[in-house]
Amino acid sequence: MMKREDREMSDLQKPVRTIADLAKIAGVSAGTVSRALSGNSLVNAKTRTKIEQLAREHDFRPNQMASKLRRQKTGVIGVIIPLGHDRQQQISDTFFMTLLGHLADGLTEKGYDLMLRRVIPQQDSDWLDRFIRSGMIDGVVVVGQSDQFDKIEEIADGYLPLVVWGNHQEGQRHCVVGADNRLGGRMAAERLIAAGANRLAFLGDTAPFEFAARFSGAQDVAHKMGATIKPVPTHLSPEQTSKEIAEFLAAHHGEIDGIFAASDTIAFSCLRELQKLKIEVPREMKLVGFDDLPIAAQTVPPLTTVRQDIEAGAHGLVELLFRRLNGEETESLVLHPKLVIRSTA
Amino acid sequence: MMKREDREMSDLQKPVRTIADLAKIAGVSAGTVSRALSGNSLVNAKTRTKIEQLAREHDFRPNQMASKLRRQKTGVIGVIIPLGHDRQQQISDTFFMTLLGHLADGLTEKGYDLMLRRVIPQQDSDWLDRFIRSGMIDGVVVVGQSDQFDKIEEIADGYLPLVVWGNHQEGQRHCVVGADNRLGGRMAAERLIAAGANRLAFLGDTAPFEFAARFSGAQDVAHKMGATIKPVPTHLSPEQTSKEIAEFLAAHHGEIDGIFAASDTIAFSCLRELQKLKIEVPREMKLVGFDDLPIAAQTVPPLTTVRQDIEAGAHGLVELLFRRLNGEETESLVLHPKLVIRSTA
DNA sequence: ATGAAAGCGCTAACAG
DNA sequence: CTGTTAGCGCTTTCAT
Repeated sequence: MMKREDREMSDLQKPVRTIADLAKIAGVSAGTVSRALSGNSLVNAKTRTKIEQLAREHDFRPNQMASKLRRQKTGVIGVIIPLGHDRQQQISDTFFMTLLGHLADGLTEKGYDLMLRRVIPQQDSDWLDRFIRSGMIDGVVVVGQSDQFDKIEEIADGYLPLVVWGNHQEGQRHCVVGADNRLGGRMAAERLIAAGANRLAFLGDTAPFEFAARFSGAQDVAHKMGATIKPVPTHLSPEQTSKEIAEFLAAHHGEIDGIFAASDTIAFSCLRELQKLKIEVPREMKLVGFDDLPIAAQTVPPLTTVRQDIEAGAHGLVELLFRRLNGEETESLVLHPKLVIRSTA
Repeated sequence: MMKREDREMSDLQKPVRTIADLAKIAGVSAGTVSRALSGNSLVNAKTRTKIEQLAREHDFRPNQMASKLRRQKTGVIGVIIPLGHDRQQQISDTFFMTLLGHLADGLTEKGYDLMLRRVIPQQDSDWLDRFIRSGMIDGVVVVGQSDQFDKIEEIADGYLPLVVWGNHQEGQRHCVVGADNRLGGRMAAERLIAAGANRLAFLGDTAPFEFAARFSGAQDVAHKMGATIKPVPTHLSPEQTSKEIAEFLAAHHGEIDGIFAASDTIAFSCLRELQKLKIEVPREMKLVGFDDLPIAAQTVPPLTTVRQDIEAGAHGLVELLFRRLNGEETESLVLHPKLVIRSTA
């Protein structure tokens, strides 16, 4: 340990800001310090120890920008969220936070940092290319396709380290991770029908690709089983959605006996409106959601829903992105959704 | 405009990767290109137009890392979330997403990007300093003090561009934005008592400073008004919280007639458990939450709660941070909470 | 195992 | 208004 006087001495000296400063007081060259601090093996153990010790004493950290410039790599992954035309959240807060959390953990584990950007594609058609070519990130995760499928396809052709959370279409070129929404939609409709409903409604905007696929799957089943299904678009904020649902139910609830909500968030609003109207669930109305958010188990009655494994999805995104960073052309990852039967259908 | 053959020529040439490349084909110096592209006023209008045109044609974007290194500024603000000892979310998903969204918008508007990091202070005591001195960010927003008040105080002394979402303590040195939690706690307790309760419980972990202040405010009022209030710590995930609440209610609900939940999220769990136990709200049990999340208006019955203005908070954080980036020593901003009376108390 | 030297691509002071 | 010049701080050959 340093003696008190020594420390005072060194504290009076100008701070060690660069690798060169540290090299000087260590009596070696800048190159050696760089090697020692970056864990390069060809450094004498004693030299390394001394340098590390000195670095700690002087609380030195190498300048990342210089390092990034020189190495032509940033160690940062961009996460970008395209907000739909209503600026509405296609993805619920809880869903997104869970995904973002797992993403952050996975990237951190691999030594990468995470740069977050929200964009409104309608206001900036160059949103994806601009981010990619900002020179600040080594790779990109797009969370949610919104209505930007074509834009993403176009960019994906020329930029490998790009992965997307969203829906998979036959023959698409961008690498996507997400549940099989069509299959999930089928499961929901099958459950509603099995529970005794046959005049169904689909609650949710069908513009986002994920939702469109869910509706389409449900439609297939309905047609096949001789049931009907009517799409009821919802918009904007949760409050707005609630209002729209309330209006729909007030006007048409006698005509339907089963509801497939495009997301659990929508299902929650729906459940409340049903309660307000004293429509009994599941006796008079069956209801199935999508996502299986943590609260789904805790509504009254508990929500029957289609589960997406968000953690597996996040891991998939990270894994695929890193394979792509290494030059590999990866396939998409389609996760199998799972019907979770509780009490609403 | 270029003729077709010329364009084909230039497309065959190697891509324009640097400002020097562009300077060469524009017939000017690199300095001029740099000035033109950065909007520096001392450039001839024609020269600027030509350079901008060329840049567009060749789809050129300056290398950010080089720019950052040279200018010694990154244009990036770090947002860091210390996760509490249970790794639990002190702040609800919805609350956090709303704050993060407004933060992202505010920073983007000012031309800054946002770097996100989640940390577990117990696993990395150097979490804040490491982030600050990473060389990748110009300023920091800490979202939630967790139990790291002292660490933040310590760092704040030597680093100006730091703002924190959290609780304000008399005489603290770090710049914080947040609701007056103590006052909010008082409001909650006053409401419960006014609604006829006098044997109260506080549901929530009192380790985070925000929650501690809420409890403390409620305690003041309870003592003053001759009521009692008993803290009931909750932990971990929503599921765990629900279980703890259920256990507490099952064992002690006869002893209390009013509940102050430390957050709306906790209040929602509580409401469900009360329903399961057929304890009528508000007749047998009064309940007040904190935050006023969008769903608070939509529970059955609608939740009485203490409102925090998250958008105002986010704007405050951004404004204060930018004043600090300009060298100003700003005061903290304490927002006035507002009691929103609905039906649970 | 280490030092010397050459940039990464950009910006800004200086000089015209 | 524009060109020249000198780095920002680090990494990495190349040479020893």
